[in-house]
Amino acid sequence: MSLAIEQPVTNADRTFYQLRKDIVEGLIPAGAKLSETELSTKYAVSRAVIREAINRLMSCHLVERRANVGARVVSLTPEGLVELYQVRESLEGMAARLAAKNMTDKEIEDLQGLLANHFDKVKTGESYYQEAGDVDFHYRIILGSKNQHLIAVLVDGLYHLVRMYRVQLGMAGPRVTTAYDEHKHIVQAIANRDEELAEILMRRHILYSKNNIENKLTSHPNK
Amino acid sequence: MSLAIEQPVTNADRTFYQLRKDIVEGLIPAGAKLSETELSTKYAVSRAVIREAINRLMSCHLVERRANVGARVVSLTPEGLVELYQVRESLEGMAARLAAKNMTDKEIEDLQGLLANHFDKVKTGESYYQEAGDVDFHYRIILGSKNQHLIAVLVDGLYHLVRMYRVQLGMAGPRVTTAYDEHKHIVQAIANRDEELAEILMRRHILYSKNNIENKLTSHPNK
DNA sequence: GAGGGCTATATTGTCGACACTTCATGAGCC
DNA sequence: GGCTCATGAAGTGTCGACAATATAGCCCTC
Repeated sequence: MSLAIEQPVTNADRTFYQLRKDIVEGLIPAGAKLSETELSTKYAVSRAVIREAINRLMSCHLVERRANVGARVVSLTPEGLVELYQVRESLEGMAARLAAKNMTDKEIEDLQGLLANHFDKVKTGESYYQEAGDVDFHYRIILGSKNQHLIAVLVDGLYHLVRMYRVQLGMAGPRVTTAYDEHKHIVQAIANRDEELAEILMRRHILYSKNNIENKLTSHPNK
Repeated sequence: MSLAIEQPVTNADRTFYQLRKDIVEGLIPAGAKLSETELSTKYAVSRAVIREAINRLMSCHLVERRANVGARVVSLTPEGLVELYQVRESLEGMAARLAAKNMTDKEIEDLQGLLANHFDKVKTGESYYQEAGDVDFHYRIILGSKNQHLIAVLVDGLYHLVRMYRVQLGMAGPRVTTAYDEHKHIVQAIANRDEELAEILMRRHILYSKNNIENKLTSHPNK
């Protein structure tokens, strides 16, 4: 899934990645309480390790903690998803702008290759696209911004939350072909080094996604 | 300084706030190593508390850590400051847009009062403005967005870094009166519920600040 | 029967000690 | 003389135990 291989070196790392995976994929349900003692037996590590992992999960906004009470997995709400997409619209718009300025010609070429690859898969009907391909596409543009703060906030901070929403609300659906066209135009703008247009198109792309998801949520209020 | 009173409840809280203050204000210099044992004696708490504090400082991007080696205070670079302002431009622009949509009439009124108050102080020559007043102004608009993710990223994450740069590079200087005018126009746009304009003006405002700071840094390469 | 206060228990916060990794110092060898 | 490898110390990672705090249940009062 992730291109930048996060290599766990310490036990706390491993536990953190495992816990994050379990939360994002819903194995530990949204809103569930995270008991330190319970988790320490389950994952066979000391409570100190669990505490460090939970602290890191708090940085990702995946869990919330109240002092002397404990930590809970965040609960997913339609409003929270909307807010998340508003932040994405803003940050990824800037990422696209900076990518148009800072990506190397080689990187842009690779990005175009990725897109062509996606196109083949979309045509042959494999719409696994949304989950892996879309993430990959956005991921590369974020890295292409070459802005360390931007990268940190999005990749370490918000993207796992986005994935959590996608997995748990089952957003692997449509918008594949239309999203493909939008991606294509964004890459074109970046290749033309048109910063302004790249930002506008990316913002619009995410705004469309948001609206699409909002419609699905309001028409199927199954939560 | 901060309006939302962060009330420390646990020892780790206190230590975290203290350490953050010492780092932001340069008492612990940029790039310095944070020895856990040393800090635990200095602040008279156990290493576990220090470790938790350091973990939280990592979330704010105020310190960096390498496994089995240790944590260091981040070092300030002109490039880092530029990147920070790019993120601010993007996020606070969105904050202004959302504030124009979501702030209550009462909150907007208060904001206008704050501005008038600032105007008096600027006129009488107290240009303590930049440090406290400017932070306060931006802070209210961020809160006015009513977007929890946005608020968390900016207030908990980036603002202390911005303050660190300002304090340590000595940015209490000019741009007072012009910044005041820009603030005034932003508030006007928010009061008119003009989301588009509020965002544009805020982005431009931060862009100007960035350019101003860049000029100062390049003309006085005193680092 | 309802409300308030107290006790008991479970969970978190904090601590000091031990295990492991890293880096520097210096001995030995080519 | 320079390089490699062992050795040691300093510092981080991890652990189990103790202290402090919140919650639940019970008793008492009204």
